[in-house]
Amino acid sequence: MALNVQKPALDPSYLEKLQDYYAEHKVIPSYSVLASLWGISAKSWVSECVKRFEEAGYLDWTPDRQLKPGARFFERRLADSAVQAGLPNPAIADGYDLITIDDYLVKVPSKTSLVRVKGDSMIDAGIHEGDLLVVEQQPNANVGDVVVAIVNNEFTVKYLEREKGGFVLKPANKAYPVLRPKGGFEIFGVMAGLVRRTR
Amino acid sequence: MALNVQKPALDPSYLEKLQDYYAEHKVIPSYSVLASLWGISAKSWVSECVKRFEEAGYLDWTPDRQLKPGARFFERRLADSAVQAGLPNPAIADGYDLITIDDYLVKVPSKTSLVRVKGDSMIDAGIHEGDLLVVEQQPNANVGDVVVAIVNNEFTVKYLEREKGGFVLKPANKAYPVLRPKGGFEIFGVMAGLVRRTR
DNA sequence: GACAATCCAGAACGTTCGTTCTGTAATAGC
DNA sequence: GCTATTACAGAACGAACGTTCTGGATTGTC
Repeated sequence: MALNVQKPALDPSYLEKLQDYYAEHKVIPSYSVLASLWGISAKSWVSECVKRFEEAGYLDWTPDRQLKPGARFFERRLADSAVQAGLPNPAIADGYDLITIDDYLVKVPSKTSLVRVKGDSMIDAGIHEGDLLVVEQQPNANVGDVVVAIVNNEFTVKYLEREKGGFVLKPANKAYPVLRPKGGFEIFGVMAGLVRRTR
Repeated sequence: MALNVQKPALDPSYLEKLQDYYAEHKVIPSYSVLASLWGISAKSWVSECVKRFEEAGYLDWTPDRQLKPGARFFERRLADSAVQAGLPNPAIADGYDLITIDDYLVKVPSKTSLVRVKGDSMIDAGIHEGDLLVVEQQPNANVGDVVVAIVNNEFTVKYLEREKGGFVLKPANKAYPVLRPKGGFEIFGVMAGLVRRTR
């Protein structure tokens, strides 16, 4: 009898099928559904497989003992620019990181909005027309922040800068003027990130 | 007896609490856990609330009758630049859209990698150092695509361009030369999007 | 002040859950 | 050829599940 039993790895397709199911339904199914998903007809074996995935970090439990995705469940390969040999097959590298892009960008879901960028007034800040700006809603900001302000009942994305004791909105494009709205302006939120889709 | 009974809306904090729970555990809890989450002590009332959320599109069921997030569960306010009056309180606007940022960017999870951008050779394309490039892995690409190529066992992000019957890698920054690696190069994948975090 | 609707508590009930135990076919090692 | 190990199948079991029903407290309407 060995003391430290190393459980063998499982059919990797099991994990992929689970991830596909999760991608579709956003939920971990019950053991009986897992059984049919994996082509198994014994819940006892499902239980065993779940234990192995749990040990591998792909599954986990809530405090109420409900099965949930583990830390590695959402991992996407994060490839670094400086990768060594063996790179053509990146599956070897274990440079895993990151969970969901959502989690990466959104800290407080209830205060986070997405704003579609119009125009190229912030092009020098790498903010292009059509980009989705991740905005944390808050009524104030620091000088130098990229803010989403409300001017003439429209959203506008600019740098917040100080000028003669007041605040102005400065574009990142020499072709545009600095905005000094009479009557001031309201800050909708601060840029927390951006998302661009190119396909 | 009315024919079309319009169920009254629920305490919105119920939905927020559920979303918070889901953000932490990535799973919809059972009715008894929901009860304690909402400060309710009757599963019957939880059942009623779930039905209302279901009718409102915030919850749904899997084919196996398991509770799962509905279409509107993940919605984030997508604010358009050209918004009309009443904007200071964007909760009024029903300009809902979009589900997860992940879903927005990632079409084929198993073929999608994230590459951290190094250097500023693509700055004129709005691709900055530190950005996360969403890459769909594939061995070929079209001219004009932003590709992630493997040169000297390192990732490099460039435009794919044609030149004298061959392919070259062109930066988006006049300070950098066009790359014509002897022995050619390998394409790791094509840019599908990018993610930048600024906080 | 009567009535209906809403919000919630509590209990009953049949179903489904995940665990555990026993058993078996296939493969591998010596 | 014997023995271990692995990969499943099948059944049994108590606990937990979600549904449904009854009922009470509160609020608003006329």
